[in-house]
Amino acid sequence: MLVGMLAARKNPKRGATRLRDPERTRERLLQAASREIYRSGFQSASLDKILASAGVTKGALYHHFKNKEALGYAVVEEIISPDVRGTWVQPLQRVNDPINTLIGIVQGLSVRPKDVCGGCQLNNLAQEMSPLDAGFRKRLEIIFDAWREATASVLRKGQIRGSVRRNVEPTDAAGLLIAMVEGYGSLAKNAQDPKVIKAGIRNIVGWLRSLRQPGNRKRV
Amino acid sequence: MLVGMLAARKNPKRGATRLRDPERTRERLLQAASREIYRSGFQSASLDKILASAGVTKGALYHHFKNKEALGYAVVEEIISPDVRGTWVQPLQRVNDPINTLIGIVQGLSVRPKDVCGGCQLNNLAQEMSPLDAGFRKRLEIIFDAWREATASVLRKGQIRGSVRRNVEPTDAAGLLIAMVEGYGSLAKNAQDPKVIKAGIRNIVGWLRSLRQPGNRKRV
DNA sequence: TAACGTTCATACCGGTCGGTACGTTAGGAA
DNA sequence: TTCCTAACGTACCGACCGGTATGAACGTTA
Repeated sequence: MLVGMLAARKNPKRGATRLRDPERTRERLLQAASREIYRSGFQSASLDKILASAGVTKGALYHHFKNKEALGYAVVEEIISPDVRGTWVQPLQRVNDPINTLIGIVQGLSVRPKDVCGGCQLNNLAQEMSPLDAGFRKRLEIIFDAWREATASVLRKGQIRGSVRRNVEPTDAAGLLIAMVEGYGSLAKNAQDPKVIKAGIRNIVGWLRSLRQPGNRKRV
Repeated sequence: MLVGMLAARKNPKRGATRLRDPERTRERLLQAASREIYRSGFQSASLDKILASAGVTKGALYHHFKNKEALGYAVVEEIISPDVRGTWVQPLQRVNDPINTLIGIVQGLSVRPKDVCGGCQLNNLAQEMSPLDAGFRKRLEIIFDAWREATASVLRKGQIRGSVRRNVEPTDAAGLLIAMVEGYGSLAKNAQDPKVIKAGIRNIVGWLRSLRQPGNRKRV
């Protein structure tokens, strides 16, 4: 019984009251803030709207976060960063063919109107806040660096294994790939049209194929 | 004497009073708005700061522009649009070698820290406002379209004249070029470092060279 | 010079902003 | 049960927002 009580204390998610679940409250605030920032940008994101969306009040917000800035930083570190890692970094770990993997990731980018028209969370925040707030800039730079380094690393491996052309500079190529992805994302966001990002994906894939070492076995 | 009076009426810039120069007032408002929007974005741009920067008051602003939105539209049409045309469209009119001309434009992009860290006016506004305001989106799309069409057109001419590879799709290549430029601009803005855009220029130039028809005379 | 429309300046408005002060209650510890 | 702190909810603040009403002064016309 004592064990059961302890378990209930440590993990009160299931059953009984939904009241006083600080982790859940914090998570709801983060998710609501992420949505509102995605829609309106950080500066124009209204705390009142975030609170209404999260279903809590200011007391809860300022209990979990020092201020609006800290809430934004938390969104970067706990929402955006894992998202980029899950999309770009982790799929590049222990792969056989770097080019094919990169092509697969690019082809797997969302072309849903909602995602295309809203743009890339990472790029959105970077464009808005990097010139204005060093705290945002540093946190976002860490994400960009991880993205680029993961890409460059896998290209280097491909060069060693002979599937990637030797005259490709991995860091440059990784940066160019990211620039293409973000650039087409920007164009598609402005056009508010998934066709733009679809054409971009085709062109990026074509460029990725040009990195492949001629004569190497191709699967795609 | 009557002629002199008329001239003084038509063009009162020189001499006498600086008061009551509505064109100048409007232009000062546009320039100040452009600067403030460039720094803070449109939504966060403060009319009071714009007025202080322009050295006029709200009466002048709301005499020349219906509201903040109209001021923003005017910035797009009268500041940003001519800037893009001057940088990208006009240099592409009646050129001999499209690739060399494009390389020249790309290499001529500003690498001054101020410009790099602030980003591209066109892209800044597009990223912020296109999903939120159709009026901004349409006006910005016109600029993007003119940019892409001017680039695609010059590539087509190059294909006819034999200096550009035939298997290049001009519209796709133009879109890819713009995506690269804006993408690297975004990365450099986030990094707040001109080195990023310098590396980007090198990579873009390398890609532009790959569009050249092999065997054609190269001047750069 | 008298009249008049353009071109502003001034004062002020309601609304929203991020942030704070403070009260209240849930829930584990003793 | 008693007590205490974490976890909120409520009420409110000054600052600033975009926008408006009003009037004055300039410059032109008659």
